Amino acid sequence: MNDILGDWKRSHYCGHLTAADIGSTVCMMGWVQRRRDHGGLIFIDLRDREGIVQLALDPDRDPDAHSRADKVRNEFVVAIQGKVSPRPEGTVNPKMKTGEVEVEVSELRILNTAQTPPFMIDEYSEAAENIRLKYRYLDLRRPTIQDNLVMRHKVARTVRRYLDANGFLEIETPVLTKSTPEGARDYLVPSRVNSGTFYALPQSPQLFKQLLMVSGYDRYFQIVKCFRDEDLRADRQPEFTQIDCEMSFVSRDDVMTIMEEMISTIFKEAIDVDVQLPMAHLTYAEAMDRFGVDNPDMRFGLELTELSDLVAASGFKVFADVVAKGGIVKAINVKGGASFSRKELDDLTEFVKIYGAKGLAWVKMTEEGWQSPIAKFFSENDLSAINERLAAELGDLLLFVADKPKITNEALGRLRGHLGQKLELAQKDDFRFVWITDFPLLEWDEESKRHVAVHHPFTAPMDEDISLLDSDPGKARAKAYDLVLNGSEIGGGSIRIHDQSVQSRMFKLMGIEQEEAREKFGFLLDALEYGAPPHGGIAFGLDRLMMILSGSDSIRDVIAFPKTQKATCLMSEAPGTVDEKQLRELSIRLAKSK
RNA sequence: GGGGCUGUAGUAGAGUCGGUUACAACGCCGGCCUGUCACGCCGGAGGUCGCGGGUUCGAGUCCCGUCAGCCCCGCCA
Repeated sequence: MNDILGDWKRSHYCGHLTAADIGSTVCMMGWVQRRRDHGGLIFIDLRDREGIVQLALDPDRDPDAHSRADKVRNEFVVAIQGKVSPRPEGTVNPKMKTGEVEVEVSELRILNTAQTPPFMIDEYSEAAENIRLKYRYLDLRRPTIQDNLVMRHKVARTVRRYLDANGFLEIETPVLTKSTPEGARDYLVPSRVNSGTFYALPQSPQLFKQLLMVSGYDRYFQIVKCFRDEDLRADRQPEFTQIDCEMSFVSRDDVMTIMEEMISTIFKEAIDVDVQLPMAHLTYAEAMDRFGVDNPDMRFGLELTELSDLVAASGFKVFADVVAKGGIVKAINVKGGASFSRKELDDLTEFVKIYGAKGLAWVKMTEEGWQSPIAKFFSENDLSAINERLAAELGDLLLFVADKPKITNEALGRLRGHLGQKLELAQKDDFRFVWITDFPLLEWDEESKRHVAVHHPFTAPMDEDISLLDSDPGKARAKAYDLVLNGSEIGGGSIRIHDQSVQSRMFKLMGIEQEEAREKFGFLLDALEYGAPPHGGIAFGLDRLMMILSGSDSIRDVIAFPKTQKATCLMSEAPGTVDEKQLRELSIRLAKSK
């Protein structure tokens, strides 16, 4: 039988006791981190959310409390009363925040017992993630995850304060909403009242926040769950949180300026880092040219250099043919990389193949010049021209990819990121922001043989490119912007289309028939005809932002109850089956499984 | 849909060329210990080697399949 809490009231958190509390009588509650039984004296480390403090139980002083402490085990929930004392000379523990003091316990109540947990609740034990996820409520007791969630709270608080101070209103939008074409696969919720129909969970509150602008709310924000039924990654969960914002009567620069200040405030308040403003800008075209990707990690160089013109007429047929067929040849110069082993080079080759490259050509800069399987195909003139453009020096490693532009850029761009990690060119506490702007508006999709929106279908074209919508839509650029931090896209947004006729043209360009557009987006098209102001906004991925702020490698470490890669919850065992009765009410019959 | 890594007491690991009763650590249980703090010392319990099949006189070990977790490609406006 457990002891009752009675009328005891907590006076202090464990982690808050300091030398200033010496002499005072305190009441504390928490979990037993550890018990050290010295035969006579018993020490208990008592833990709560704020930290750990040592309890001392002396059999001579308080025999009753001491005998109760004898029964205590790890993770028992106890309440104590006692006096804060300085630790005897020589027993101060400088490793603990509360290490100068201890509590001489006069009374101890065991509020609840606990089974031996499957893993130790401390920063040392390394349980496998499936065990941690199954017992997530225990894993969440560990300090590293607690720190992450506390920081997440502080970031959310900073966001609310900042946006409130800047005139944004927090307004909720529906979670049960309507499936729309384009974008990710929807999570669907069957409607009982309207048999045979389905709600969709929002991939983002995009349409609703635009409607709020039409309604004149001027500045909106929400910290909101979004749902996308796609496969997971280390930085991707099926339900994730966005900091979602929208503003009326603004330009791209207005949005970027106010948002980079918000990010800077977050970094200052969460981790005390000063972010230099204004942040760097790159056009999409420049990012692709120099880094091969639209989310470049700006913490290191290793930029891509195009060599197509130099190798087009060279004796190396592989390169020349690629250029002749409209492809490109690019290279990166890995300073000091000539020491790479054959195995390492083979691994790099395997790496670029993941992204569709057929191979990776390499050159080691040695005393004798080019050491490379492809050296023999190039004339002295070719070699020196390439060397000069790549600024190749003794000891460097040159890596080449030749393919269609898309593949060359992605393969080398990803290789660049990979090498940055491998060579430790990027530090976790170095934060390099860059806005990527001037994205293409549309992209040709081979599969469906039509244009699809690069950002989303409501993104406005750049004013000077509007005429391109008729002549060469693939060339039109969008008033879109992404914020990239250390190679991770942490936010993206755009100025939206507020003109119904432009919106209709966009749908048409994307092969969405008028009838379909009316059915799917009719309410938006209608709203645009009732005095829609120019507006635009942005959404930040809070989870990804938290990963970077906390230095976590996995998105699961910044989410209290995350899902596995197969989108299941090992703790609740969701998703699960439901009763036949529930299915009947929803007019749903399951297809026979194979 | 595809590629890769991992799976052995509660936990995280070792386990050789296929060979006796599957090791030691942490944790757990018991005992001792009045200044420890990831306490210490002594003793003890604890195993469906993920699961199924196959090869073999014999499988944790080799082969096939399968399940789960993780990383990646595709996918993610």
